[in-house]
Amino acid sequence: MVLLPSSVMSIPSTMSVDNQLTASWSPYSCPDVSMVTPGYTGRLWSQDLQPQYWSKFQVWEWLQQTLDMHQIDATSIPFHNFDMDGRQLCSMSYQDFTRAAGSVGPILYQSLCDLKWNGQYGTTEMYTPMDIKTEIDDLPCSILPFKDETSFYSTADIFDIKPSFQPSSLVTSPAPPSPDSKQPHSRPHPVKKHNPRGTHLWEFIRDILLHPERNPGLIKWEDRTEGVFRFLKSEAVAQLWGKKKNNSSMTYEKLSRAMRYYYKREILERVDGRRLVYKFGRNARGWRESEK
DNA sequence: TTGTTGTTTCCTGATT
DNA sequence: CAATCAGGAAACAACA
Repeated sequence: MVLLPSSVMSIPSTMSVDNQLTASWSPYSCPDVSMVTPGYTGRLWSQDLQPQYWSKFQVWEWLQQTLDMHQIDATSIPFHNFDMDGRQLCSMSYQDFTRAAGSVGPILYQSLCDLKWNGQYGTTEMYTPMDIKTEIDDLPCSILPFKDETSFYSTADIFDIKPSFQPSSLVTSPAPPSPDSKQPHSRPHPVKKHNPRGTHLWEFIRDILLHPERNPGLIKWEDRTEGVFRFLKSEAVAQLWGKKKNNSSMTYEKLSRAMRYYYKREILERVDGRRLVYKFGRNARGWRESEK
């Protein structure tokens, strides 16, 4: 069991991870949060805005985040069925959701209900307020690098919102299968999840790459389109990962072992000859600039 | 309760 | 020489 009573959560003032981290790269302590994605608040939308008032963009954000939290492939649902603002979204019935997103519909419906009534996610897979709090409390300022680790990235980075997006007539359309139609029509595919604490290592890495402004200088793209990236501060990344997992003894050595296990699963591809360089594989989702 | 998954930890040896 | 890379093996915690 991870030994993390509250004392450990808010890392004691010894030589903590924070100290090491802040010592290793200064921008960490106070990046310019306001510069995050224009038109984006820089904060988690679900916290400060009722779904009813979401813009289309925020609806998309919610959609992506919810799918991600449930480990559902983004291609599983026709996004164009959700080309609407929050008001329209909230007017959808359970059946509407099912029509629009098939077997994923109920999940989305439930998620939205939670948001409507609680103002935030209430399902067990979501992070708890406790999680957020500790992250916040630990940090030098409120940059919340991993507030919602599962998918706290601007969706614009993940699926590029193209204007080619059909001005849809809401959810009445029969929800055609996604282009690569990997989703069986009739059978509600079981929602796979096993995502303790919200994020896997590769997602954590991915999110650092997608949001360099939050954790500058840790990892950088070598080839953005190919998904090749390089660790700039390997130990700092390891410390950050360890911090997220409440494991102060995490090292790059150990982190890299976990990374190597990804080769077999094709979440990463081997890049030989180059130290600290990895490449996303076919089973890694969400890193492309234009993810379908 | 048991099996699986995704690491974490440790280790030996090779490579840069 | 130190830092990485490669994997095998075993331990572990969270889940299903």
